[in-house]
Amino acid sequence: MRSEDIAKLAGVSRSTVSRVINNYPNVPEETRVKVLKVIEEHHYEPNSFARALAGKRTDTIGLFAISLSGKNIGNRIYQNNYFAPFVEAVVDTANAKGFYVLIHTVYSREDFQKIKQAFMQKRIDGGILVGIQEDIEIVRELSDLNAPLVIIDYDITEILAERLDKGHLAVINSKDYDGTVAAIEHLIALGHQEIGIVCGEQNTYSGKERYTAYLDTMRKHELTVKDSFVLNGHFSKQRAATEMRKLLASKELPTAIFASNDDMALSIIEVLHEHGIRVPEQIAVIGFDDIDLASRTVPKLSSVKLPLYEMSKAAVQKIIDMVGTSEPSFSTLSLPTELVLRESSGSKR
Amino acid sequence: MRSEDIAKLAGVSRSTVSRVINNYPNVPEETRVKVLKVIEEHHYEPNSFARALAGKRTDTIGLFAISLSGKNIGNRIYQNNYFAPFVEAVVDTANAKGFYVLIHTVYSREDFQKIKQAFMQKRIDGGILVGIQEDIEIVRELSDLNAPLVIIDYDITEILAERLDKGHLAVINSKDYDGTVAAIEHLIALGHQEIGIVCGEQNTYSGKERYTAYLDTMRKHELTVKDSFVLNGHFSKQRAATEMRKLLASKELPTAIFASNDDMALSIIEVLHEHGIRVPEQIAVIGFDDIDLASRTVPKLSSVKLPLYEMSKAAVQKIIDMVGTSEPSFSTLSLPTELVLRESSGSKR
DNA sequence: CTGAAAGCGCTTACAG
DNA sequence: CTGAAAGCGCTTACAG
Repeated sequence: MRSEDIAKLAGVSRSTVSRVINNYPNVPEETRVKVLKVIEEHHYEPNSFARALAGKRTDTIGLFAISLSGKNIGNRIYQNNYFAPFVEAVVDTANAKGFYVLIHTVYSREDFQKIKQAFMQKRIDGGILVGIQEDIEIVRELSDLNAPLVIIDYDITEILAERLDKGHLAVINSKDYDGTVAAIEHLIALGHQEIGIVCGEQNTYSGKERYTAYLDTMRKHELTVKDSFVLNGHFSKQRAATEMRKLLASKELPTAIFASNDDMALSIIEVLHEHGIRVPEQIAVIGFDDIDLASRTVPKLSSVKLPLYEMSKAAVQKIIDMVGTSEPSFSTLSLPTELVLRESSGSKR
Repeated sequence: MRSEDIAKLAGVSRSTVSRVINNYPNVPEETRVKVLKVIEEHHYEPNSFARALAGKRTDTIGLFAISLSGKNIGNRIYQNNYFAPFVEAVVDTANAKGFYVLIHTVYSREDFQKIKQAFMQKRIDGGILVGIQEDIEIVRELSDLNAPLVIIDYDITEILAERLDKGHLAVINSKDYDGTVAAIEHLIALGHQEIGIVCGEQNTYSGKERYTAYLDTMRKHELTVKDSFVLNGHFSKQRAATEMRKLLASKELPTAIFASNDDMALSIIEVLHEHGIRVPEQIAVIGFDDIDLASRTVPKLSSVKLPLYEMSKAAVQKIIDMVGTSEPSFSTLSLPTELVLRESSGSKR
């Protein structure tokens, strides 16, 4: 069934059918009703490719989940407690607004070609990038495509420095700095002085921010940061566990540890338990992200809540806004985090 | 950049460019190389919509995650430990084979229109349905579209009875019956006689199979099934917890419980612990699905492993096979499960 | 208000 | 082996 068939049945031309479908104002109510009736009766759906080819939107948003460090086989992306809720929220929001979501995973630098392809083949109206590491080359390439692009978790200063702010670009972050400060200051308020950190990927905006905030806060309160208390966990459970075991082998231990994500926090708590060290009595722990699991572990994990849902929602909205206008624009949004206290951080000592 | 531009630069016609792109045999090596060179140089990507419109495939697979019972707001689908790995595996497999994945979530019966639309608008070459409840009407509607369709977890006898087996349809299941039998018989071998079950959604193939297998196995071993030991958990943590609390309020308790999924198993273990009942010493528990979390809880959960990855892989492969041929076909695949013993099931009593 | 026609960027019989 | 042309199913200036 094509628009031509509908036209014949309704006794009008294809032009008019098209006008009705696209809600053109200059169609008399009577004609509109007549045409709509035929469309309904025959369950007609305009061919999306023909529409797109004729210049209409595709009503599809690309969602690109990037996981360059995850080389392991099998459940790679979604085993990560960060991506899954993201994907869900984006799909939900986009669906609710009448958009489809085209998903593609990026495991290697070559895979970025797939993103470019999706744009160049005009498959999508715009794209959302999540999980990207600092790599201004790629951002430049993608933004040069001049299609609506939203990047989650990226350093804006870098984009400004490179003058990439004149395409259809938006960056959406969370206030990880503030969240980390809140976590560290809470530990300090509880009386902790020897506070360690398990860092995330340092070529990641959130990884850097969380580390910097830790450093700044310690300095502000005139607490010394022991080198041995700074563990490189790379946002990975395994690496965090390994580092923690190394630390345990040495003499000195901190009295509190801030982990740059919950996966690592949970992982080091496990290691601590293996060694008979009680959390929070002997070592207090605070994580970051506030994943689902955080409230169901023993002890329940204190964590800084990432506004994942709000971020995804904002990302979709941004794409849609940008699709709607041809004006180039660069915008930025930074959503607040929140310290959620449970058991692992303990109380006043 | 269009094929016409490439043609000019290469000194050939659009026809030839197209032949090169589509790997037609009747192009001399020399011409092929010449054209490919120009394509490379200019990073030319054929417009996917024009190709599709001219009759080519879209190279896109639809993935529809159905969650009719999940009325709760927020993280609905991916909070469920069943969908997330599925989505990942499908995206991974499809991507690896050069296909994009178009995702859409279905929360209501009306949302099924979106699936039909995706097909009718020719957005996808074929679709995969996961999470569907028994609803032959919808299966009929979808299979009437006559596009490649793979359904995960569905009762084949129903499809055969309705003669829906002549379209481009495939059903992929796991051997839940066998898996459940193995779990129950293991408990029996450990000496349990009073075995309860927490059922899943009964309008779901896997929900029914797991329940039936439990019943059959108990009967086979001449063990009585107490009505009060059959809890309706509907695959939901909350409902399972509520039912478990009710059971605890009564006098009699089983010595072992089989839960139709891990979420419910974990949930009832929590409730048991709240009431000071030790698992597995006082009540042994076995779950189903073998989710990621199963190996990280206290006690570690024994569970029947669902071959999620293999199932998704098979689903994608089926779609691709069906896209490749115009012959109608109906096929079925049932992949084996595996009983994974950890701590919660206990040992010989 | 509305239709005929051109155009979107491909593919593929058809003819040579 | 290869090009000119028709066709895929829409949209949208253009003309009336």
